[in-house]
Amino acid sequence: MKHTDKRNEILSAALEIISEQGFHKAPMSMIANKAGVGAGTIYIYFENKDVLINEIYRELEKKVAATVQEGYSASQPIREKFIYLWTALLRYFIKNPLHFRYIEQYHNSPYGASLRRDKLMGKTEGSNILEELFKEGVSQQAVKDIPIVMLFALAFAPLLSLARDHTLGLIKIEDAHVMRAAEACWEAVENK
Amino acid sequence: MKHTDKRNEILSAALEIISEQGFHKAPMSMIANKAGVGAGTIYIYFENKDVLINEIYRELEKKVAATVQEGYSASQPIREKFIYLWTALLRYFIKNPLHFRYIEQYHNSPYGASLRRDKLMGKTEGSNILEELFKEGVSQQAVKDIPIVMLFALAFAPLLSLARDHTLGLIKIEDAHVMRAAEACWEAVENK
DNA sequence: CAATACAGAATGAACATTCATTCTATCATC
DNA sequence: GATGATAGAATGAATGTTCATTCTGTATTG
Repeated sequence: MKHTDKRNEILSAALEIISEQGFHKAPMSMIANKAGVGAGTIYIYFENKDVLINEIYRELEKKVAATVQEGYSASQPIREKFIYLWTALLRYFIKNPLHFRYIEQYHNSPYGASLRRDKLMGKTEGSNILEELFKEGVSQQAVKDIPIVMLFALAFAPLLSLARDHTLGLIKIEDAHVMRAAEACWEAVENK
Repeated sequence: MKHTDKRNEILSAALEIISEQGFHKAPMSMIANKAGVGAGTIYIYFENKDVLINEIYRELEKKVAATVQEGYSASQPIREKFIYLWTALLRYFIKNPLHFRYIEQYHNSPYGASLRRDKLMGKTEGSNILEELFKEGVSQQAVKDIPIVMLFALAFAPLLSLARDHTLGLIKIEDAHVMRAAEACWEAVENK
């Protein structure tokens, strides 16, 4: 087994256990066990548990951003761009419940205390796609002229809530629903 | 000091510490210390830490439900009822940041894992005001005909997000903002 | 034969919880 | 009213457990 393989084993074992059990109930010994390595070995690859946890988060963030921006075209009308990003993000979370649960846990823990959920995606090259989108919308008077945090709350908090309900099995989100929800969120931020 | 006084000291010490520090970093010894009692004393009033934590949550739930329903009139038009409840709830959270943070922590922890946030208020007499409201709205065709969980997500997830941003000091929510946000959420669920 | 990676036992810190003991208040007895 | 007995409340030191992290000896690799 290659150096990088073992590292990946550890990362994905930790991702899985933490997603399912939470940061508590994810002792290093259990992670080591699931990864098929000794407890001490983890410390060869990661300085400590915090570093491991943050590393997983960073990887997920990259993946989410990449997936969602794939196929995104900046030249479309605002509304279409919004619907595209919104549905792509929700679909990603539905397809990758472990990723979603990890991200949620992280945000609601001291680890991600400083991070805000609205910074979730689009951090590529220091710019935030979503923030740009809203700013553009406000300047075109297509979007309500209220503080950006409020726009994020109106548009994306429901998305996370739906993803949560879905991963918890409280609701089976169908494709038509994704679209209707995206449109409803657009209506919330839209300037009429 | 009376029996019930000491019990209340413990409850409010725990509420304060847990709200500010999280369930981790809230050792019983610290709670006892802040309450001005011995560590063992807590166990006279509460069987264990879990029971204490759940007890606090139940008390908060009662308080929130009572406050929000105060002044609520079932005979108004749907839209007005919605706006009334929505703004009352957000105002309560803004005015009681410790309560809000505790409730949030609880929901995002194994303690509240089974609970859903849509069950937050209105559990008085086994009926849920909000659920009734939406059902009524759907039957009048004033509200979109989509699953109730989706309506909750669209309407109340932004509320929680704003309350969070506010208690974290990321945004100073003014009265005009509360109203605009409430209206935006109504637009999201409204059937047009 | 270095030197590095590895496993898993050992360590120690942080806690929840317990329990032997002390305190306090009430009430009966003289 | 003083004295003593009793019950229940309160205490905090002691205990046991759960981990993150470190250590030590062994295997692997170059």
